[in-house]
Amino acid sequence: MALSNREIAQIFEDVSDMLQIKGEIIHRVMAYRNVAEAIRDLPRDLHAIHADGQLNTIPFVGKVMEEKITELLTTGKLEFYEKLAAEIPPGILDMLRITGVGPKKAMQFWQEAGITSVDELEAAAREDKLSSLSGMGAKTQARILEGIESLRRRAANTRTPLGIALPAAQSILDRLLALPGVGKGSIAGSLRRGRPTIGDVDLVLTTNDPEPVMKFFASMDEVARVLGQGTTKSSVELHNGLQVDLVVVPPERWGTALVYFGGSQAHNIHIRELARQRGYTLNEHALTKLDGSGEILCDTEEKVYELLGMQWVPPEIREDWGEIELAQQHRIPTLITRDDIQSDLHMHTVWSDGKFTIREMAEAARARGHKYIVITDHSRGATIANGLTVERLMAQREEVRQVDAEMSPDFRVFHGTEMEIRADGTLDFPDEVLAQLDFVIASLHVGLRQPREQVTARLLNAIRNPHVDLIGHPRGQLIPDRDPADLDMDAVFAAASETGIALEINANPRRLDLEAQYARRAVELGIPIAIDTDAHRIDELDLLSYGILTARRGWVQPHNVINTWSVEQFLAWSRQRGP
DNA sequence: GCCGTTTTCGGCCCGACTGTTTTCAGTCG
Repeated sequence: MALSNREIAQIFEDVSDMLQIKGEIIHRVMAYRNVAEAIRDLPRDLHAIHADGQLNTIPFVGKVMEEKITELLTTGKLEFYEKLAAEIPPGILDMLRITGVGPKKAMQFWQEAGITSVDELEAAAREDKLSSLSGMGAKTQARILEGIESLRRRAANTRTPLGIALPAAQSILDRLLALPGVGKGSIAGSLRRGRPTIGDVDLVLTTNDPEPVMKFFASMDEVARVLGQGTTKSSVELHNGLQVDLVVVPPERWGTALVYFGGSQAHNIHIRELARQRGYTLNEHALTKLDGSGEILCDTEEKVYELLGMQWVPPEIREDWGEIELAQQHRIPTLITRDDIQSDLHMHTVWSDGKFTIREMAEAARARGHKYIVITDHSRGATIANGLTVERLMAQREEVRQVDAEMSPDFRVFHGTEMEIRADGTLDFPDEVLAQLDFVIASLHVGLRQPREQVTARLLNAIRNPHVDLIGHPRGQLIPDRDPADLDMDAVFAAASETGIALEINANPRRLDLEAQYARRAVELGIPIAIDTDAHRIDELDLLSYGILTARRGWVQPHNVINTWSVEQFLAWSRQRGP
């Protein structure tokens, strides 16, 4: 079976790690890591690119990398990788995933203590064998144990991030929908509900002739193995490890099937109780009368809910978090949609670590239907991201004003910043600088592992600065690699509520921060929400849909969201926020 | 190892934080 892009990317990633452990110069290490990243981001299959003779158009792919990719594509193997793998025990690479353990420590554990796996490392730490190694002490040993525990939590969680699963699922669904005889189709399950991570992909289709559909499904290129294949349900595992379940029903049973496989389990259990109270049993096939007088078929979800005496419930809020009671009263709130959005208030340009100019980002945002944007490059403290000094910030303002003048009045470009909340709690720009900006985001990027009191105090300090309009990705999580900061969210919400500052739903699927449950809490407290992409490239402006999904899961309505406001409303709000 | 270009080789985001080592190495972002 041909290797997938993801598998090939992983091989380059592993080569990079192994070279680094061996002490190879960092730039050669980075060359392999860059290629791995580039391959992961590819919108096309490597085999197709190779067939077109276009491998060398991929970023960071030169002569050597082209040869190695070709070797993998044609033979399924890479000799260079095999040689390294024979030299370095695989458990050494696993150790790199422990926070606080890098290539040097991993090598040291191996060479000086004979440790070749995370398990052995954990045992050694528990037996106090690490603290005596040169350059280490009790604190390092304790830190490593903590890191291992965190790693285990993450490893136990084998769920797939939304941002990976959704495009993969959509691609499969599109191909299934193109088959003859197929009517409707939808992503179902936790993916349809927009959960930040998902266990597996559920797809539901209608057709009266399932057999060719199931055959096609099981023989798709990305299928690694078929876990089961029947006439109504099939299940496969893809090369990237993702499990995909397909359910096929006749068109007249579409509504019940979609509700059933849409979940959540808690929601389904609750509405099945309601069905019982009304004299039915509810399953994926139909509502069946308990008195044995037959089935009622539902070809739409609306019909299912109607028969249960309820309003249709948007899938994103089917969690049994109170939506069923509201639906019975026909009082489900009108959730925000993509069409409500007027603007994107958080994006980066070549001035810091973005890839496109102010003008290019502005035009791309306009092409996506936005009416205004704010340019919010990093501040000076984010040195790694080429953060702006005060001088560069002032110079940037000239360019923003220029582009704004050229594009207004139908489209407006405003000048802002994504300012570092420094590790010591101070802000990266003084108030007199902030006062000159149209919009100020403050974000935590460093010191995310500080104790709760300390990291919370830093965030509160930013919230209480009247020049700050928005807290960017408040909790600082990275899905699935990094847990959120240990923030006292009650204190954060209280301060936000008091000051009128806005909190962000960062739409990047790696962040989705605030997550739904926090967004809902913010909305309940009357705290304004901003849904932003934090785009560093033009195509990332399209990540907005993930933010919308997350907001809907958080019961966010259009009026809660700054980005739905007109330019005039937005400006009025941000001006009255200043001191 | 790639890239850009001074077309042949130097530069490649580099400062903060931590812990331990008293002057810095390792890790992280």
